[in-house]
Amino acid sequence: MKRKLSNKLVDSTRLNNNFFERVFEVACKIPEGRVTSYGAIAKCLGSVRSARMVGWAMNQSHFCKFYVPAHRVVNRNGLLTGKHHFENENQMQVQLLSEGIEVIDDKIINFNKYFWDPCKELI
DNA sequence: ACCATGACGTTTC
DNA sequence: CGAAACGCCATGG
Repeated sequence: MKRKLSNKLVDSTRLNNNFFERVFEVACKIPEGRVTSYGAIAKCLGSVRSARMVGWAMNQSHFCKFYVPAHRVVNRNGLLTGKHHFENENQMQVQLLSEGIEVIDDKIINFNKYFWDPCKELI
């Protein structure tokens, strides 16, 4: 993400900074072996309809100072739609598998069982 | 400044 | 019940 904000973007900055940082913050709190969805995070942050931005935030999460477990965030169907954005396509699946999550055909089996709702469980 | 494009999700048809 | 439309909003051309 462009931390350096041009004068014009001040408007979107307000939301941008807060939103992105909070997304990272929440994502970091996802327990090992659990997963959540973009929409759930967006909902948790108050902007229910900004799931897309959560995805965008994840896209930029590689530039974040601290580590963000982006592989634990999938779409609402438990599909690993973001795997192409990792260095290695298999990395996402491999990491999930190593945490005990079953993944077949880029899809998480028993998604509900592993689902972690930020709102409910984050307090 | 306008248009297209997303790691999405809900609603409508 | 599947497909399409639409809302969202940062970014790049």
